[in-house]
Amino acid sequence: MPGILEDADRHCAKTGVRLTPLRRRVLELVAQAGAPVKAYDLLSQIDQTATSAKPPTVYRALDFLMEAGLVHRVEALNAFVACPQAGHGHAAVLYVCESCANVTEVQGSRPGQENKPAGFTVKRSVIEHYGLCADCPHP
Amino acid sequence: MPGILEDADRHCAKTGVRLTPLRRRVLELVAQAGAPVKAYDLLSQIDQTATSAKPPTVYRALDFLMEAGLVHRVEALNAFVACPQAGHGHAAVLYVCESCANVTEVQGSRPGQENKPAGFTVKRSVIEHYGLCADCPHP
DNA sequence: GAGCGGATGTAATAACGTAACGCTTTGACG
DNA sequence: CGTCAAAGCGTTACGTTATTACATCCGCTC
Repeated sequence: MPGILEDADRHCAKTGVRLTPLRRRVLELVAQAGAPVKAYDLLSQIDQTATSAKPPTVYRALDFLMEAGLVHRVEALNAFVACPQAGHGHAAVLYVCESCANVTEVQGSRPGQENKPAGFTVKRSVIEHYGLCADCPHP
Repeated sequence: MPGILEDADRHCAKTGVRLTPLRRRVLELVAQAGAPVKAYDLLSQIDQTATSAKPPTVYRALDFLMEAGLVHRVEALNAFVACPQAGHGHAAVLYVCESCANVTEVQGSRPGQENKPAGFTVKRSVIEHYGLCADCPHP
């Protein structure tokens, strides 16, 4: 995952939001992981450098990064992944391998409007597929 | 929501699993709610009848009901809804109104296979759309 | 009745997330 | 430069969500 931080720097400069050192550090940790990371895991990793980070520290950073479109929350895992393309539209579709934990993100093609109930206005979608990726043994 | 419990009885008889009084009671509470319910809300409702239910009681019942295809978990809400059609395929797509909390379930048309990464085998999908239903005021 | 497996009770604790408050930093403006 | 407001962050405390581990009970078969 090369250049995620640089992309983020550029993206934030363009949109006028502040990628502070703390936020950048959290993004770095999420990107390094290359798999879904738990908030409290980030917390303990930050702890090693700073004196003592508390939950709000990391949750605030994650909120910012989600807002900025730099990370996604994996709802069914209570975890977070770095978004490979900073600030695309918010229509991410995630493919999560249950064996190796790798996550592939594809951009949703106007997802889920097929059988939509009449009059429903979609503001946000959670689309996560769980299974086995090509590199993991299929039973 | 008529007949959910009867449907569940029939479905369990057919598939040979045991819908015990406790499990039936939990299903009843979820169905009555007609909206996503939290596990601990169920817990306190059970408490009023039984002496004292503990978290594992309700989580075990919910696990069973999900396994049986009688309830769905709403991942982004940490909540549960009754499934209107007992034990269809597990391809539910949920439309959740953020104003009135009403949930509409539609059966997924082989969801999410469009841009699927090569070689990925989907075992389970989480598809939840959040927004406003037809009956709620659109801003 | 002995033994077995599934279901449930119970206690304790882990994991996840937020509210509220106050201090510090930042950046705009006169 | 001084001041002010807003944003960022530290900290305490707490609330919510979920699981582990072990004990007990119940229905069944032998």
